[in-house]
Amino acid sequence: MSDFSREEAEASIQNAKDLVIESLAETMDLYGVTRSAGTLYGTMYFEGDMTLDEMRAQLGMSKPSMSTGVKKLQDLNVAKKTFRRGQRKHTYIAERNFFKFFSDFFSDQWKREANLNLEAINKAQMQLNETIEDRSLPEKTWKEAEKVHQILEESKPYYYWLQNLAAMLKSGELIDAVPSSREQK
Amino acid sequence: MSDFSREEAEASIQNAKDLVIESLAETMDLYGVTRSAGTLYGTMYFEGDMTLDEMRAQLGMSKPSMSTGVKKLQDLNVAKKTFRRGQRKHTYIAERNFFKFFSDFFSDQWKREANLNLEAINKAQMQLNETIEDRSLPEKTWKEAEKVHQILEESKPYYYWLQNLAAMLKSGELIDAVPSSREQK
DNA sequence: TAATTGATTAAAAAAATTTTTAACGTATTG
DNA sequence: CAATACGTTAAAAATTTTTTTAATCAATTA
Repeated sequence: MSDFSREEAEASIQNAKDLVIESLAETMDLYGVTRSAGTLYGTMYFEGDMTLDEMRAQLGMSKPSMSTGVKKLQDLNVAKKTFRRGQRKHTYIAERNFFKFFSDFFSDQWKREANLNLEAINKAQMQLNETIEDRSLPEKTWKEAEKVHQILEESKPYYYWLQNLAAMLKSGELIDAVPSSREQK
Repeated sequence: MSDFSREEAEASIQNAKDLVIESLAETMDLYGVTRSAGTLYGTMYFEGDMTLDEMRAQLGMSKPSMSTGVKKLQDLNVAKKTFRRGQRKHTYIAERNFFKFFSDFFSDQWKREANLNLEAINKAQMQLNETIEDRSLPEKTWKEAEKVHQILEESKPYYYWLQNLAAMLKSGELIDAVPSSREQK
C-alpha cells in the first residue's frame, strides 16, 4: 500500500522495536533496574547474542557501562553468557521467558523478605521477653513490652504466607494455577 | 531474672523496636520507598497516630521531610490521616495489615505493567504489519519485520497471565489460596 | 613469549535524588 | 479579625548514584 523504501522500512522496524524497548525499560525500573540497564535488556531482547561492543554501538554508551549493565542483568538471571564460534569477544543473550523471570525474581525476593523480617521479629521478641518477665518493673513498662510483642506476633502469619507463596512460585505451582489466556473466567 | 531498671527496660524495648524498624525499612527499599520513608513507616508501625512534629522528634529530621514521607506512604496506602479529638495538628496512622498492602501494591503494579507493555506491543505490531504487507520490499527486510512481530506475539501470554494474576490478587482469591500457617504442605 | 585485544576495576566527573532551610499560604483560635 | 500555628511549596545544599575516562589485568594469537 504505502510502498516503503528499504531504508524507510528499516527505520520503521527500529521504531517499532523502540516502542517496546521503552516500555520494557520502564517496567524494569519497577524491578530495581536502572533505566539504562533496562534499555540494554530491551535491546538484547530483539537481537541474538551480542558483544559488549555491539551493545555500545547500539546504545551509544561506554563499554564499562555495558559491562556493569550486563552483570546486573546476569544477577537478575535475564542475561546469559554464550559462546559464539570463532568469536574472541564475549557474547551475551537475553532471556525471553518472562514467566521464568517472574518466578525467579519474586520467589527470591519474597523469601528473602520473609526470612529477614522473621529473624528480626524473633530477636526482638526474645529481647522483649526479658522485660516482660521482670515483674519488678512498673506496670506501664512491661505492658508496653507486651503490646509490642503482640504486634509482632500478629504479623507472623503474613510472613508465613509469603514464604508459602514464594515456594509455590518457585515450584511452578502458581504459574500453572493462573490462566494465561486473554479471557478471564 | 536480670532485674532491669525502668530506664534500662525502656531502652531495651526501643532497641527491640529498632531491630524490626531496620528490617521493615530494608524491605520497603525493595518496594521503591526510600530508606527514610521506610524508617518513618517502621516508626509509625509501633505507635498510635502521630503528628508530623512527633515524627520529626523521633527521627531527628526536618518537618518537610516528614510531610513528603507521609505523602509517599499515603500514596502507597500504608498511612492514613486520622482525627484526634482536640488536636489541631494533623495526625497519621500506619496500616499494619500487610496482606492488604501486598494485594494493593502488586495488583496495581502488575496491572499497570501488563497494560503498558501490551499497549506498546500492539502499537509496534501494527507498525510492523505495514512493512510485512509491503511485498515490494526485499525479503530480508520483511522477514526481519515478521521475526520481530513473532517475538512480540510470543510474549503476550505472559501479560495475559499477569493480568489474571493481578485480578486474582485484587479479589482476595490469591490470598485465600495460599496457607498462612508455618508448616508447608 | 611478546604483542595485541578485550574486559574489568579505580578514580573522577556528571547527573539525579534526597534533604534542608526559607518563604509562603491556609486555617484556627483568642 | 488579627495573630499565631501548622503544613506545604520553592530553592538551595548535600548526598548518593550513575557514567565516563583512564589504568590495570587477563587472555588470545602470532
